[in-house]
Amino acid sequence: MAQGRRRAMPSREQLRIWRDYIETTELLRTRLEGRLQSESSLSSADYRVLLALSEADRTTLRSSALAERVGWQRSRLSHHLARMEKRDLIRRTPCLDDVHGVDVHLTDLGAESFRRGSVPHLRSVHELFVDALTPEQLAGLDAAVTALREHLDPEDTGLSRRRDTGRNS
Amino acid sequence: MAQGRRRAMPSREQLRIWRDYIETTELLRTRLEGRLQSESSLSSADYRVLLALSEADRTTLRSSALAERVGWQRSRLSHHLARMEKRDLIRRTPCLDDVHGVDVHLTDLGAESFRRGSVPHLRSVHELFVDALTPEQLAGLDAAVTALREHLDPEDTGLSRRRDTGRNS
DNA sequence: CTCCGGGGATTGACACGTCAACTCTGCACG
DNA sequence: CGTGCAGAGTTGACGTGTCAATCCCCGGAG
Repeated sequence: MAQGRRRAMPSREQLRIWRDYIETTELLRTRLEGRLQSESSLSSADYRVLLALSEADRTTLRSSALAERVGWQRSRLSHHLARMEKRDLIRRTPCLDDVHGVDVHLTDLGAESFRRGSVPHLRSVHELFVDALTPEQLAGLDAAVTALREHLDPEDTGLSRRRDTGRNS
Repeated sequence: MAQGRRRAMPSREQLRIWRDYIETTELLRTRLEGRLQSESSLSSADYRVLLALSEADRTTLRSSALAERVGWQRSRLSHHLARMEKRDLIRRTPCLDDVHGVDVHLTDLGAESFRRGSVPHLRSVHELFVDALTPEQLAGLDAAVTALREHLDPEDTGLSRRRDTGRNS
């Protein structure tokens, strides 16, 4: 590209795409969130936690392991678990084999909520996201997102970016 | 698409793209936000408000007009304006020609903050977004986002999405 | 004149995240 | 022995957003 050393500004058109991108993504996110909420009274944060616990051995994880999986700050997890515990979706118990450390268990209510929410949620992803795009558009999006991610990663200090190992949304 | 009438679930690959898309976008958003914050002590919400006011006649807008422009719920705007007023970025005065209604003015500090934040912010958009993508990737992203937006719009009840006064879609 | 409805804006309760400070306990080192 | 630091979690203060209730003042019936 012919940009000199001077740090460049986005063109009008680039800015338009940027805004559309951000706003549309935001809208999509809140739509999904709303559906999940009304179908199962779960936020997407709740969902992530319940998903991780559902897949865990004996539906229990060490708090730190859970933080790993969902890619959150410990503090955020702690706050969120406190709220979820109040709603009886999970329970925390001191961890036996490690004096520090807390075991987070899925409760029956938590398991049930997750079960009820899961399928509709995945269907919503299909309806609102997959259905909207042709295969070419999906591939194009993937390519762009991958490029963005790679551009971002070197500078990566902050957020999630989990070493992906499998599963669900 | 060859999906039958049954409501479909996303495939593993589609889900992977979905997750990457959402997470990367989120990461990008917080990166930008962080830069804006450190460069000018403004959140992107602040920025939007200040931008709208900067462009307004006499750097003043009726609260309702402002809500229109930034696409927020009145309640959200009210809360945010209260916080911004506390920081002396804007000021609210009762509106003369309409007994209901409040005029929101840009203060000198607000104008100054916006001026200081604006150029670096646009540069950040260029660096973190535009620079990451080839022209083809940018076009691909635009196409996908446009498709998503169009898919979403019919169902539009909730958020922003400007009611484009003339034409539809 | 009084009562009512409705638009504009504010408020309060609450959920969520972030940052920084703090607790608690085990272990290494002098 | 201490002293103290490091790891696991928690807590508090605060900014932000949502929803629902409320306030305020208008203008039009009765």
